[in-house]
Amino acid sequence: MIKNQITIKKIASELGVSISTVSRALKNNTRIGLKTREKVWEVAKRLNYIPNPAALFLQNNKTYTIGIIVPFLQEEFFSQVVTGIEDVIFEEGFHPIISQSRDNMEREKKAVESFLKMRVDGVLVSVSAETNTYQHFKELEKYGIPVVFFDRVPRNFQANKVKSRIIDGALEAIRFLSENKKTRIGLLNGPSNLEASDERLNGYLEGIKKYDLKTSPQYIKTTNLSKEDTALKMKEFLAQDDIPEAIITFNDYVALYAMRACKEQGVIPNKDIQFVSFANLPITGLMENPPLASVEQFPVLIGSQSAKLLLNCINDTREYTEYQEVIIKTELIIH
Amino acid sequence: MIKNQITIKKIASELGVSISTVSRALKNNTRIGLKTREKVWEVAKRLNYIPNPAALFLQNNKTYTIGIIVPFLQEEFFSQVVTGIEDVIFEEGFHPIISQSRDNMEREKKAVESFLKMRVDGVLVSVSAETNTYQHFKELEKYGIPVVFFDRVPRNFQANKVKSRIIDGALEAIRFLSENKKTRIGLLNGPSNLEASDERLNGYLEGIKKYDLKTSPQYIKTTNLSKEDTALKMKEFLAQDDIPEAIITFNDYVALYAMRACKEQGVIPNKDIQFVSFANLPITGLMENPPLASVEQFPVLIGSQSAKLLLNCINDTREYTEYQEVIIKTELIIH
DNA sequence: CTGTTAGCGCGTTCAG
DNA sequence: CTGAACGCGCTAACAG
Repeated sequence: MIKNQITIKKIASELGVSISTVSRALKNNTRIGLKTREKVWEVAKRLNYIPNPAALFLQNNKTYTIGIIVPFLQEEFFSQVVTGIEDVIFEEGFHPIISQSRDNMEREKKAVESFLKMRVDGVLVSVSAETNTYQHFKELEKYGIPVVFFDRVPRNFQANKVKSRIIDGALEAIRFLSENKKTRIGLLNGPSNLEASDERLNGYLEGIKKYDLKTSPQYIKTTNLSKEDTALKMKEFLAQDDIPEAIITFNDYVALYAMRACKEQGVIPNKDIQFVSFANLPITGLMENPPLASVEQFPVLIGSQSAKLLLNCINDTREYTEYQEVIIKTELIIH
Repeated sequence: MIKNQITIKKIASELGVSISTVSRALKNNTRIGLKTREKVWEVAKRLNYIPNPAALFLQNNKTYTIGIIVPFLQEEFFSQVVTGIEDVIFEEGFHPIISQSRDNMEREKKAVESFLKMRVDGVLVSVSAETNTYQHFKELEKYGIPVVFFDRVPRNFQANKVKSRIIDGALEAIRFLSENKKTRIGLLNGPSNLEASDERLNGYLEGIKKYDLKTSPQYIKTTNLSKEDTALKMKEFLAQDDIPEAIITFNDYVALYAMRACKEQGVIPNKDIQFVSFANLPITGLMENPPLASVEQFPVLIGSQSAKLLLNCINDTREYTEYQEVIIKTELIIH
């Protein structure tokens, strides 16, 4: 376990040349004679020279690290987004540092703090279901660290955002259910601090109008996305006098939790009540009885687009830039 | 977006003291007068001073980053291991850098290379299903970077390893099936480069003997863990003259893929053929018809133990240390 | 074509 | 009790 730091200094002394000659030779600076360059390279290869990134960081003020915050890595949606991010930033020589907020704002703040200490070059974040203040992200910008929100983007907060064309998805979902002769369609939505919830609601309401259906406050509920709360809200649906024939859920997990709650009450999902959800996660493909349809959100694409936007911000040398908003297509997939 | 680097130099000039006074004051060095210390802290707070990690890296040769390689983040098993790792290293001020090999050795090598460039302080890895040479990991050790393998640990390769007590799990699985009056039990195992496959096989064979059952080469097959290969091998099982009544699979995913292949052939899983698997992933809890039982491997614990072992290696100043092996309990969970 | 020097931010001698 | 000076590894401006 001997840390044998190979530095350009060692290479220089090995060859009896100066440090800067080595430095330049390794950058293939044409000012250095070809023979010298070749000799330097030869020694560097032989000694397995790897430049010390810390020295570079110190000069450029760039760490080539990107902080990523997701609620749960365990949710396929987020791990797929991370895959998309990884693909893009790896190519550019950046490294991802991942933190899970576990839908807890305090953890999210701690992650931000640690990114600050780490001096990451940028941050990608899908906010926790709890997050209702955004001061911690403002803090990052104060230090010149750009932030891009994806999927779970905050409401009423100016920022770079990458999100799905949820409204279209919701419209498609309603069209599908309406063609299935369902008229009483409910919405089991996410928490109201998320723009994503707003848009599901707007799409839902637009769809109701467009396909000439009726709705009522009893048809619309929100969950904090936890298993427990989702089951609770589903049971509220079932306890009502006016039970929807179909329910559109915030995402596949909410659908699965709700469907399980149905079974517990002797209600058969997708027969007594039809479910359509968002996300179209691969695991649902391994299920016997997944939601009838789900709005594909192309998470890998969300990840890669977010990463590209962030890298643009990082490389942008202008002092002030407009916040960007990127919208990713959606597509209703019928199972 | 003005990068306003606050350094101890700025604090020093603000207060009209020297740089080293600030440096010492911030470390609460008692050699500095209490009043001075307080003033320094006050200014540091006000200016939101955060020490530049690069400067520290440069001196200590420590980046406080840990490289993690997993096959797929999307598999709940691995994302849970990552959670366990995160919990431990975060407390110690380390940051995780995650790479996915996607069961491809080339990608794994690239990840190692990038960790080398990054000068991570240690590496945690679950090898790809393809990996059959370990030179790239040796490389890390050459640079004094300790490596800990978890779950998918290599065979015939001396290293730090954290793995499950698979044999016990396999024995329990056989006991369970044997109590279910199954006598013809098959094994759909993982690739032979993994110790984990060996152990499943050994446990299986031990169980067969212990519970006085019979087996045959026709009862044992291996998959490279992909959906396609798994389906193929399952269909081979079904095409045989001697079809097992029950099958123990390498993990839950293999079970789910195999069960789907069964359905395609009109064979009803868990009725015509019973399935027992390893991992006991949470998603199976959302399934209608999961494997009948699964060996819980406590992935979060695997993660935290691996991280602890790695941190020990990192903090160990001795030049030569023995490789450690940690075994994590298992428990058959009946669904 | 190559060497010398300063400096990135910080901790740590060594002086005072 | 405090300051000046050096060095970590490297690049870049400045000399020759």
